[in-house]
Amino acid sequence: MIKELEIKLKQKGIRPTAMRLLVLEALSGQEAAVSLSDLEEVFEKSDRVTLYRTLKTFQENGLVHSIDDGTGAPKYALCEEGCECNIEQDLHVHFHCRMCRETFCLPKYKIPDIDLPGEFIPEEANLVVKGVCGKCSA
Amino acid sequence: MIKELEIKLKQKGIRPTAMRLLVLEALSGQEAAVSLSDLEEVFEKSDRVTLYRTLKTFQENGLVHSIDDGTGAPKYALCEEGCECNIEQDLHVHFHCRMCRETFCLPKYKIPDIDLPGEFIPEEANLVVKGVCGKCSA
DNA sequence: AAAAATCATGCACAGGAATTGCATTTATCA
DNA sequence: TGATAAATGCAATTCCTGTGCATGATTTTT
Repeated sequence: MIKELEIKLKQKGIRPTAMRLLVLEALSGQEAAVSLSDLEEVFEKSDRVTLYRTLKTFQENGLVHSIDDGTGAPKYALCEEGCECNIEQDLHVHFHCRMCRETFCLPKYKIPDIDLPGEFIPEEANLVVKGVCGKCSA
Repeated sequence: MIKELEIKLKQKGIRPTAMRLLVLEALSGQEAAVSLSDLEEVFEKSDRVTLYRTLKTFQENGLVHSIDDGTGAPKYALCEEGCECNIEQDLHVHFHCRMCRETFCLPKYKIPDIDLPGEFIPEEANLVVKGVCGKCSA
């Protein structure tokens, strides 16, 4: 259980400290993307900055990707198998629910290619659809 | 000149005060979207909060739309003729240059329709492409 | 196994930005 | 003109990212 998470970290070249295992475990149990503040509530005992740096480390090593859903605070979600979130073509769509304020990854929905005018050289893209999710519209 | 701006405000149901005329004039002369801080530099004498509320008023009355380009601060741009930025179908793409940090509206480029799973009810969408603009790549 | 070096963590604090409350001024309307 | 409503400016709050530095833990080297 914990062992699996430890392996996951090592595979990405991240030293498996207690803190990191806990954060990874918390992220694994989440369906929606979480913000730093969300995490802070889960780990009341820990320092905000440590969580901040933990997420940063995860991100730099391709374990999570961050989503800017327009709420002001970036959110983080575990990368799935084959989530090449650094490569332009593989960026997926995110959905932000205005009711529960949660943000979901839709890894199966890729951002369509936009054929921009020549003077614009694209490198990455971010598409957030906002609306109401299934739980909130029921 | 100023008269035109005044009419524009009145058409949208916004009382044409001096401040608002100045802000509208400043926005009209901009090719790229501007942030609150950008505006603040132009109007050094004025208060940040007033500018903030002016933009908010403009936005509520459909005179400008805001873009979240991921820089942390929302940017604002004048709506063009027929810019139905409240209506899902008409949302256009924005381009953010990582060199000059400017954000451009691409009104001719609409966000493609994403056929989401049924449980997600879309209401709006935001697509920001990041890269390098023509001026910076030359 | 001990010393040295590197890395992780926690605390304090700086800085930027959105946002609100309230008092004052300005404009509208009866 | 007097009453009412709206706009503005100032002060202050809150929230968040990010940095500096000291301490503790872990890895590496000798």
